[in-house]
Amino acid sequence: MNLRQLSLQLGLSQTTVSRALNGFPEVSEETRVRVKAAAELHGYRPSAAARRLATGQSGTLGVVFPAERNMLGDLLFTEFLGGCVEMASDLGYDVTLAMARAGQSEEAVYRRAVRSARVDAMILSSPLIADPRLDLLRQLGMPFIVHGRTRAKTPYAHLDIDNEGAFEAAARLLTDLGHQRIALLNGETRYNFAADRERGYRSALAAKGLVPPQGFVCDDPMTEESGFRQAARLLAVEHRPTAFLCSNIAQATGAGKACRDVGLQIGKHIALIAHDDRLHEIRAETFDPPLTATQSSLGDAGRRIVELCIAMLQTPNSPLAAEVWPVDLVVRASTIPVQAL
Amino acid sequence: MNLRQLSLQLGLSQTTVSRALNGFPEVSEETRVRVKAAAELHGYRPSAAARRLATGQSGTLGVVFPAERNMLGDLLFTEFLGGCVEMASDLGYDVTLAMARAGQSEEAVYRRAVRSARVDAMILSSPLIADPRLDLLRQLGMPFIVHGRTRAKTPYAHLDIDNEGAFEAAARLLTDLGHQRIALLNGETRYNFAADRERGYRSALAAKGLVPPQGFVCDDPMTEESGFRQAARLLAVEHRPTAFLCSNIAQATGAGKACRDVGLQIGKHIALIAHDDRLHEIRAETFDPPLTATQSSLGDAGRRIVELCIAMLQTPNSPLAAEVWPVDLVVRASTIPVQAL
DNA sequence: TGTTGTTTCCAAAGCGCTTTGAATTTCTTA
DNA sequence: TAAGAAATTCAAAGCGCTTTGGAAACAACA
Repeated sequence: MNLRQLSLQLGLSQTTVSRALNGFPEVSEETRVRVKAAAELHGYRPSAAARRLATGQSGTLGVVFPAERNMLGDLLFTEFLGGCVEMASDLGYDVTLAMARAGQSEEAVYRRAVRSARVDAMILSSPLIADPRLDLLRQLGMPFIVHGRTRAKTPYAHLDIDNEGAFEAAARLLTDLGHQRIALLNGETRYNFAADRERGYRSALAAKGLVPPQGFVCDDPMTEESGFRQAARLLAVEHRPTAFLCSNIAQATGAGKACRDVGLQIGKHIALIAHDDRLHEIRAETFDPPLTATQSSLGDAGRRIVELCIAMLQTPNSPLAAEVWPVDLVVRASTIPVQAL
Repeated sequence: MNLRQLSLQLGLSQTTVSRALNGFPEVSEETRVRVKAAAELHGYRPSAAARRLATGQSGTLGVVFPAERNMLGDLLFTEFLGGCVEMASDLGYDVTLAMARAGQSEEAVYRRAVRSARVDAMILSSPLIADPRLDLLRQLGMPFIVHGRTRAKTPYAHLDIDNEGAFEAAARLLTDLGHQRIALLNGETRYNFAADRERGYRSALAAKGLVPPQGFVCDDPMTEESGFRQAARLLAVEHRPTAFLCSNIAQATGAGKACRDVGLQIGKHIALIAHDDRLHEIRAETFDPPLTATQSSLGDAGRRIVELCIAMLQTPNSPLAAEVWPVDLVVRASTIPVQAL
């Protein structure tokens, strides 16, 4: 059943039927009701292909698989992607995935996605401090929204969490508890979020006149292995840290193991705070001991970014979205005053 | 630059240009070369929307996010999905994701995907022994291919690995090493692959006149936690297993911990075999000790299933794909003869 | 009554491609 | 050389929707 058949059936023109269904004002309420009922009755579904051709909009959002794959990265991506897909489907949009093949430049992926004009907009995640993808997409004329921020001066649509504030709050909690030797196990600082976190951490320390000792700030892939390795290294130095600040829960797990290996119990002999992305199955509160954490849901971010993205597509001259979420700091058993150590 | 402009430019009809570009035989080699050169020169890209409307094909494959989410499940899905996306993009297809919202029936997701006619075919994964989705899609007239098999009698396109053969071989390796008390830590047996694996395991045991002792066959979600719990339980019974057969590496990790907790070293005091899906970052060979494993790459499966799916779409009356991959059994240090325990 | 303004509806023109059926040109073959 | 076959090319008709530019119907006003 297509529009023509439906309009014949109703004795109306395609125009009227189309408008009735799409909520245009120039159709009487009476006919709108009649049309909707008939559409429902006959199970009419507009053809996506035809609509796309007519409107020039594909009703599709593009997301690119991150080029570097690792376990936690995959989990984070899946969580975010799940949120995107959920909201997109609620709003009648599709999400298609693109992927950089090993050896192929990521740029090629974006170019191809744009040229075949199969997506209306793209969603970028994990931006670098200076991310070439923004300029590329701008130059190609493809609308986009970034999950995270960059240091670029040109404005761009984005949704981010307040990484700097979060890590400042977390570090301040530790300094307020009397900690002076706080190590930061960070992600790679070419990613903007990691740079922001380091800034927050340093500023909290500076507020107490502290400076991180040599080697207390590490940037590394955010894996359990890295958390273990860096923590083990730091625990072996002469004046070891009394607290760790970890960029995510996998890293915290690794750091926890390193502590246990040298006989230190978290929340008793050493303090630990991690950032918690609220993944489905790895949660700060089910750790032993429950972890004090800065937390923000990646799934929620995915949902919201799609919402913002679609709003941007539908209202062309609206100002670019620029949302930064505050991050909760939830205090649990893994943080203790330095005197109690 | 669209087809009309290009054909005007060339002084040819749209028909000829279209055919030249799409490799139809009824165009001379000379003009084909000329057309292709011009298309290249002007950076002509056919509009996906127009082609979709004209052909009725969307050039898009649908994949559904599994309803139940867990860490390993997400990793497995991502690995498979990555393979799908990679091959699809090589073959000029898109992959769109659909997702069951919490509380919403999975059936609704499939119905919606079909009705809006935005995908040419769907890829199903993790089928149940009796999976209602097959009948649903058949009834809705949506082509599909299954990653895995069901017990359904009606034929359907599928790609699967030989789970039964793999677990039979793995169990036989153990019985050949003299093991008699072999526990199977299986996935949930409502999934067909888990049922197949149990069958293989039982048949290898039966070949030696063995029957699994009470409680030696567990079916459970394939998580590390479950592996730990089940293994701990079994290690506490009077005649404990001398070997574990695990459905995947997460479970094996859990089982390994349980063994260590009671002072048993894998490959020395107890044997262990796991199935290895060749995930990016969790590999059997990097375990301590390296794990004997049945192995088959999920990413390869994703790539191949897309290939089969597209072939099916492009050659309408071809017989349904029915590919079953043999599974390698790679012997490493985690298996030892029972006498050596 | 005629004029103007509102509502409500419609015919028709795309959107950019594929594909049918026919026309034209070129090649064979008697 | 003419007739038939084969190789090329083309005009035009969709695919199913949106949207423009009226037209028709109706109400409100002078």
